[in-house]
Amino acid sequence: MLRAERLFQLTTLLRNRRTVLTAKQLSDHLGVSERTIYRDIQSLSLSGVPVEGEAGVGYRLSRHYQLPPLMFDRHEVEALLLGARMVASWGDPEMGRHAKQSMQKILAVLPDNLRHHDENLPLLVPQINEAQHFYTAHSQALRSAIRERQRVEIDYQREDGEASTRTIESLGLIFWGKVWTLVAWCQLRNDYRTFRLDRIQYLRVLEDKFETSDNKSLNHYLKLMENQCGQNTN
Amino acid sequence: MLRAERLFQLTTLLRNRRTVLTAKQLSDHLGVSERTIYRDIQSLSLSGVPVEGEAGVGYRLSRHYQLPPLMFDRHEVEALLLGARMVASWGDPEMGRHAKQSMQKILAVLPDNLRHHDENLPLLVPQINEAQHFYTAHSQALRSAIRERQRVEIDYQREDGEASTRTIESLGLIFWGKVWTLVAWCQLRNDYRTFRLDRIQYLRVLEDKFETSDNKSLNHYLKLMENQCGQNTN
DNA sequence: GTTTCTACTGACAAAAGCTGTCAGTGACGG
DNA sequence: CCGTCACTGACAGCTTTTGTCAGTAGAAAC
Repeated sequence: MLRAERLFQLTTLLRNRRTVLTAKQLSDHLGVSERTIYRDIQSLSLSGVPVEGEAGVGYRLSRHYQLPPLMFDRHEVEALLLGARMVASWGDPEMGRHAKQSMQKILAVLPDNLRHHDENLPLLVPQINEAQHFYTAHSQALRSAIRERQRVEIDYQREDGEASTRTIESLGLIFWGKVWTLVAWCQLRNDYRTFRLDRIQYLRVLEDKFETSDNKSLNHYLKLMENQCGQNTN
Repeated sequence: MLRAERLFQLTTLLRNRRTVLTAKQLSDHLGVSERTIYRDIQSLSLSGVPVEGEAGVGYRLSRHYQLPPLMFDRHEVEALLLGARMVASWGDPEMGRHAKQSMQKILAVLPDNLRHHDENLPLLVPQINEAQHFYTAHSQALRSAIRERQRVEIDYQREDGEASTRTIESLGLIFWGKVWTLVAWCQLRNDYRTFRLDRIQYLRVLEDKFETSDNKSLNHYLKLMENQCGQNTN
């Protein structure tokens, strides 16, 4: 049921965004032509779904539109399970616990024919604890510091052995497959710097708070990186 | 959207009933053949709608369908989002699409204060497509072969350059952070063998099916590995 | 035991629907 | 005026869906 699935995806996409989405964005996202998006929008409207659109602006869906209850097909359940296993193995332990908890909640409401996919999923992510705690060193403290916007003091040792102590403003964490890096504003250099978590020798969260701005934020850093490399980081 | 409308009507009809409805009753009500009703019921079931049915009795919708939306807290939403990003970046493209779709569904039913976490989550997983398609080579075909229990013919090149052609029985895929390996029963060696996906030069799924047994299955392989290493693979 | 009935599945040809491409329209801005 | 953009209509080709019919399995009746 390809088209019906897509219509449902359209409603969730349009409902999830604060800002509008253009037909071009929707067609890119869903892998169909813009003409098909126009048809889909019309179909939804004819079916009573309150899609709002303005020429030259884009579409959105009223936040008050009630979606049907949550359903996942087999593919989606497998993807969610694989994601939870990846987080459990390659995220920090707290993150892993939350991933497992959320999966238990999802499994609990699945119909019987999907419920036992966890036990039988042939997509494994081994937990080799020593290796993985090495790569997620300090992750939990840093996630909290990012959220609370607290400055952090670190002792860092570069690959070549050179050590430094810095006070930084943590903005985000990036997973590169095994290795995590921290994106931060470094007061020592007065610029963005990235630090591999496994090379942070010591870390202390300070009481001191920081502010972000248009020119000092994770999004700003990502725009700079995209301009340099043209790569997609989400 | 005749069929999509009808599927929606089916869920509505089945949900509002205390008693079951037969395929004949449903076909009369919706003006289609019974064969079409059987197909619709199967489609709904495959999409994760919990339709229950008994031979000679009829259909109804599981009480699960009427449960309140799942409730996730902020930590769980973040863990799910990180998992989806990891799958999108380090799983194969199809798996990534399913991860994103399932996340949109979850986000759509969240309260407003949690819905926009996707846009703001400071935990990133870059998509560097060339690298990641390298590591997930043949993943989609292999997932299908595992599920359908179809033998596969591969040309494999080891790290030292030695090449071989084998017919194998694919049992599972393992993610080691960047690298994926295939666990298979190798007919050439009459034993389990693992193969890095990025070293499979060529792969063809055969029509030929295989059986698993207590002594030839992913679970058996994992028990052997645990006895050797004592590590936790889930 | 056999026969009949019912619910369901697979296969097939025909019908219906869907898709992307392309031309055209209207609104807007320069 | 021209160019751009969002959208609509038309069309050929492709994909999906449909109803019919034969077959299967299980249960009930004889």
